[in-house]
Amino acid sequence: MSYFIDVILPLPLDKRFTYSVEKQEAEYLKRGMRVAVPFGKSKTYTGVVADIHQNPPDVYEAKPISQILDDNPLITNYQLKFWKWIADYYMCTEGEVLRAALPGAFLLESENIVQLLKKSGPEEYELTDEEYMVVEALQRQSSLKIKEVNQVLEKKKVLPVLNSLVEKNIVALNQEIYEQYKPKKIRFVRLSSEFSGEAAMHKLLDELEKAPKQREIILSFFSLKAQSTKPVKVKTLLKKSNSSASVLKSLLDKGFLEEYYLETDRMSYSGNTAEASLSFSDHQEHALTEIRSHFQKNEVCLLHGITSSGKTEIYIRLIQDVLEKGKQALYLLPEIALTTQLIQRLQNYFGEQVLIYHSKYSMNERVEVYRHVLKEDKKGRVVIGARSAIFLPFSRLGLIVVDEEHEGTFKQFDPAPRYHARDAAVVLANFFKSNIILGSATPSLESYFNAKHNKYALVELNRRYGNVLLPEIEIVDIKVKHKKKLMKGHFSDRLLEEIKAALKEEEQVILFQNRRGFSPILECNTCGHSPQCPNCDVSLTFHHHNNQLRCHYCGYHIAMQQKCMACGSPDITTKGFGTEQIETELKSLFPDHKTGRMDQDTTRGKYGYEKIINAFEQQEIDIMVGTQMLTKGLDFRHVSLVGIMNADNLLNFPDFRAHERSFQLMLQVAGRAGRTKKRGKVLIQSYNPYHQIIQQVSTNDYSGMYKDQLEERHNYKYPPYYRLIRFTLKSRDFSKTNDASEWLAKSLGNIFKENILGPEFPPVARIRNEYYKNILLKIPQQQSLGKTKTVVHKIMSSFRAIGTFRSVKVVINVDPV
DNA sequence: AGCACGCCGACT
DNA sequence: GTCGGCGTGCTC
Repeated sequence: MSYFIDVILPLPLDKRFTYSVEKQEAEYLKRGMRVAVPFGKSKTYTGVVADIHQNPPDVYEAKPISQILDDNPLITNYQLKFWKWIADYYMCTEGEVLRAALPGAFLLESENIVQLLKKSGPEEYELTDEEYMVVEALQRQSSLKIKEVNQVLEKKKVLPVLNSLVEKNIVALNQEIYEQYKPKKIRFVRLSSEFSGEAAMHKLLDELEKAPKQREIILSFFSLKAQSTKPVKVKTLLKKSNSSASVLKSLLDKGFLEEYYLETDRMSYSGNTAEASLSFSDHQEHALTEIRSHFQKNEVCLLHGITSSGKTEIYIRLIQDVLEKGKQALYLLPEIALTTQLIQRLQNYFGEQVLIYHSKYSMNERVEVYRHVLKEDKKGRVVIGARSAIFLPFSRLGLIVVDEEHEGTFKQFDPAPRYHARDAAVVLANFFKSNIILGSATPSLESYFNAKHNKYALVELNRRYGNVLLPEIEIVDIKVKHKKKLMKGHFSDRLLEEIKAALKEEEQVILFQNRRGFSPILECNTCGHSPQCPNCDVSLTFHHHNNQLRCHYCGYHIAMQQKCMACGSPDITTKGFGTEQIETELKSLFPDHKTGRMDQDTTRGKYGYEKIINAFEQQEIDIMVGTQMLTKGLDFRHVSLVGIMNADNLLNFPDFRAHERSFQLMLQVAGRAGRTKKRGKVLIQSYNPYHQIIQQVSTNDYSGMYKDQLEERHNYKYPPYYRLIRFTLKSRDFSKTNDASEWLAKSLGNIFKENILGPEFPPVARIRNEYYKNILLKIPQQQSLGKTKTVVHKIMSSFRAIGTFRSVKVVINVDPV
């Protein structure tokens, strides 16, 4: 009887692949273990065992696997089930999910290496010049990588040469597999066993009489030993004894001390756990009771709590609940890098049980978190993570918290799987029968709709903690201000007055400027020309700090022009405004105060955010200018004024969610003002002060916004009434993109009729020299999702069968945001 | 995706 | 005459 396994490979191929295994291997293997398998002519991939069976494939001969890589399953059955769900729902392959779900270090890489079979020189064979060169190189170096052969032969195509050498039985091609994860090791020292007794110890010290430095180290070692039973780190020992590594080395050489290594965690929390009790208001207590009772009934809970209403404390209590039951908790955040404050708070409560997981962490760090969660260690009972944390190998998940539930960044855009972590988390919670709470001050229409239609339970928290008043919101009509010449640059007289007042009270100011589409571009006053990116259909934006013109899409940049590139006129100006320009204006308006800027340019690097946030917290910065980043869960005590520089560019975004987003964004920014006793102030500058959304923001009218927007969504057939699938076609050939999208839209239209929109060019129709076109499929509520996707798959396979369309890439995005 | 195979243009 | 362009098809 022969044995087979079905393997998921980390490739965008819509199949599992069947390999043959030996009986013993079949008995040893379990679902979720990794195997290294040969794939194609010359590569080895890491795959995951999805099934073990005895059904030989009938149209091909299964290859044997190369290697088993795990002793125990690395992927749980829950995960395999979850991957399948993601792949089906978001219309991608299991392989793509696998890629996203496992830290890269688990996917070993193989590279073909060339080795000589016998120890013989090139002169012993009849060889071509190229073969001779390879064999000669192998004499010097026992093995060569393909890339190195490329260098030896100074050309790209080396496989024919190598194949002929393999045929002549001179060399062999082998794969070398690298385990990329390296545990971090720490160096410790201990006393050699011969010196363990009291007498031996004195003898040792006597022997070192003439080596005071070395003696010092030994004495320090004893004193460290006396303080605690923990092993002694080399680093601490050297610090304590104030000696150098060379002195220690002589002790090691003499055999008095021995060194040894222990593996350690890259992330260890060393702060102390403040078991401080949470102070809770009646409203919070009430909300908590409500949530718990919904949880009893296994309902998804939406917590609608205005800013500073104390949602975090509620989450902490809920996490405590599940920890007491010995279960795991997952806390999802839209962007982890921005939330050091929250992480600190959770660590203060749960200490080293808290682990953090997101893509900015190094591969090795992520491997460690993954392993802790898999082993159900105490560390990692509480995981704070960005969207990819839903893929961790939980086994006893008791609670998922999705904080800032409305954030679009929960949706992965590129590459596939294009999943929404909030929605996927609801499914995941359902697998585990675990509780899940979605929280936001400004819930997404979808979630609120679900709550209003009894799909989710709704808990409202509309009192700020300590009854701090909501900030006072004032709208400034900058059209009028312009007419009356009351604008200084982008600042109205009202905004300037308020900034002055706040600074006088030694309070801080936040100015919000949405960057998207409003970075300064160069424009010629004579002919109106503005420099364009050669690769994308966008204007280049001006960056002051390095005097460059840059493309936001492809990174193309040129030096700032002194004359118009079209007509040669030197009369050119910058139009539009970004954070950089606001900051420049601020500096001249308030030369005596420190200004800071927070955007993608200033927050590069792992600790970029933290540096700026800390500086602001320590009041080293008086006025902070920033983009969306400022809105994310930051709690600054001394901010009394928030200015929104221009509300209109948010509202005019060409997207059906633009209004909802603007509302959320403005309220979130407004929430940064006055988080302590004093009432904060928010100034919104707009050309369109009577815009419905701006009015609703000023009165904090979520339900008004919800009602209006819902009506629009209903009228124009958008979510939550309709589901969407967006097809994006792209290729380097303009007419091919057009033809292909016409064909696809027509085929889809044959089935889905008026529920197909497009094809249409997106706002930026060319990026990196690829032309883009979109088609939108709207799915009414009563239409079956499964059937719809089957039809889509069918149409896509006919599409791909058309030769001329093969160079057109199609990206399918389910529930685009 | 990656890679080989295969068929056409520009160079030693 | 070869190298290398990318269209096509396949991978257990």
